[in-house]
Amino acid sequence: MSNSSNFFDQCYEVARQIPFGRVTSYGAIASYLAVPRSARAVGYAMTASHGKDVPAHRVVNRKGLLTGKHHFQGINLMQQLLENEGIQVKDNQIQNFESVFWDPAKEL
DNA sequence: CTATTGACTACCG
DNA sequence: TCGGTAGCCAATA
Repeated sequence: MSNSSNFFDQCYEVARQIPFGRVTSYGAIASYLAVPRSARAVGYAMTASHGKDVPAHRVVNRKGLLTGKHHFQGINLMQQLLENEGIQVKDNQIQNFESVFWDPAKEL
């Protein structure tokens, strides 16, 4: 059953709508869900996104820093996935972050 | 119900 | 400019 009323599924749906080669922040997703204070909860949802079709590697913090890379299988897996989409990452920091940043509240 | 943890964000020195 | 602290929400024990 699709109990999409949960906070988790809400985050998953938004994350899935992130276009290829773009990234967003936890606060942006939370803001789109009308709960800008729940940025941490969004990250918590991403932790449980394993096994789902959620491109969690496209979700970073508001500074463009790969804070959640440790949760992936490899230490550099998240960075590799981003670079695979044409996103340049340097020292866990996304280059041209605002250029690849995708705001669901504006684009969606 | 209270306490602790965490892939966050904003403010302050 | 940079590092540390506080506030916030959701889940777990």
